[in-house]
Amino acid sequence: MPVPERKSYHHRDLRNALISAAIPVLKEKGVMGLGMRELATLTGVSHGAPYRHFSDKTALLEAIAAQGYRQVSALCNSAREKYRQQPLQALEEAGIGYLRFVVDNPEIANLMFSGVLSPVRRGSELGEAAACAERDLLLIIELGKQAGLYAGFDNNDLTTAFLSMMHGLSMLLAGDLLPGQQRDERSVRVLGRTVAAILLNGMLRRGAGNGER
Amino acid sequence: MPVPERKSYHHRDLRNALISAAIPVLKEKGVMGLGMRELATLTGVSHGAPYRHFSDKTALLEAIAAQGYRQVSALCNSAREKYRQQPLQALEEAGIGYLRFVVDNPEIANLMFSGVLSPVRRGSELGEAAACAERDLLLIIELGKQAGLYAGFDNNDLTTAFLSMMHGLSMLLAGDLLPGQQRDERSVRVLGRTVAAILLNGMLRRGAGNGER
DNA sequence: ACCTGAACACCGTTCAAGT
DNA sequence: ACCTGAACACCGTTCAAGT
Repeated sequence: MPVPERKSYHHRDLRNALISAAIPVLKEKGVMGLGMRELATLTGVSHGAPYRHFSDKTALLEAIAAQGYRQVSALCNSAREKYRQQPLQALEEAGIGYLRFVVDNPEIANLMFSGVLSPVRRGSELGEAAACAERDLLLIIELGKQAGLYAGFDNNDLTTAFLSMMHGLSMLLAGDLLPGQQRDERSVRVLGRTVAAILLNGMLRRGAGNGER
Repeated sequence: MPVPERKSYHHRDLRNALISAAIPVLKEKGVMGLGMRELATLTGVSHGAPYRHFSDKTALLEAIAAQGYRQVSALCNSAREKYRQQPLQALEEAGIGYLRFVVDNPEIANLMFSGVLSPVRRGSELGEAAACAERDLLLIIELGKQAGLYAGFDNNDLTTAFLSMMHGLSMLLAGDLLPGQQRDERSVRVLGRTVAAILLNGMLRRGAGNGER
């Protein structure tokens, strides 16, 4: 009923308005609960209007996911520039930033990573944004690599390990799948640091008999 | 058109038939592409029939997710019994099994972990199955704990670290987000082992100056 | 160039009626 | 007890027509 801000004339900056309107709906009702028509009325246009800006409901979701990837890019780059001479700090800053982004925006993270959106097509806005975020993430790990920080594992594997750990922790936290784990800012930061320290130092007691190099 | 196996009489073991029919559709068209009516015709009943067995589309999805959790439970328990005296092997077996399950069934994993299904209500079939899988997973880590295998970190944190790493790697692999990474059985197993070894031994060069305990 | 509103095909879900 | 089929409200999407 309370159609918000109904500017009486015919056009505006829809597209962005649609994306902005979609995000809270996404958080409240999830992907399956979000409707194109609802979004149209929320932004005060008719139900046909969104299709001038998004060819598809999927296209809208992709635009939201792309925006998420760009946030991850930004957070990586700011961490890298802030701690250009301290690769370990940069890694921590980016890792915690990633963690917080996912925990604070579980539905968007879900859109980005869950495969609801078809295999990321090269060249699309989504594909570009995802590739870019990936690259910016890797740049941070390169920093430590160049500083000769890491052990004698393959560099790609080290990257995969770090990424897997942070991504996994983020998703588990976001989905509330770690029972009894708080999710306020401080708890998340502490847990992130702790788990990262385990990865950096190793889980095994020194001298335990395992045959890995 | 080719309505399969239309047994002419009025009832059968729907519910299981519906779940079985849903899984391939899920793999082909994703959650958003799966329809109740389609499932009904695929199993040869009218579109109203499924609602005698599932109150909701969500209920159907929950049943599928619950089945996934039970598979994870089973795989954990079999690993634990197979390597009761070798906690490290048990951990590896379960980890790789988890990895393979997620990579082979990305849509089901998605249902289980993505939060599309509302916060797991205690007492529901889904809630039971999820809690059970969680418990069975933890039992394996307990094995190593009791063998005094691990370093001086908090045990809960070690568990979280291992879980996060395996979950993250699984989801990244399943979503094809590790560029240039093969996903055949052998590659997945090798990558899983490698990454687990990094977690067990630590990422950092020994003696790198970091202040963690 | 962008938006409206009617129209279409198709959902999920319900429910009286059948067997 | 389980299934059918009509019915309802509501989707996503299209498109001629308006401004």
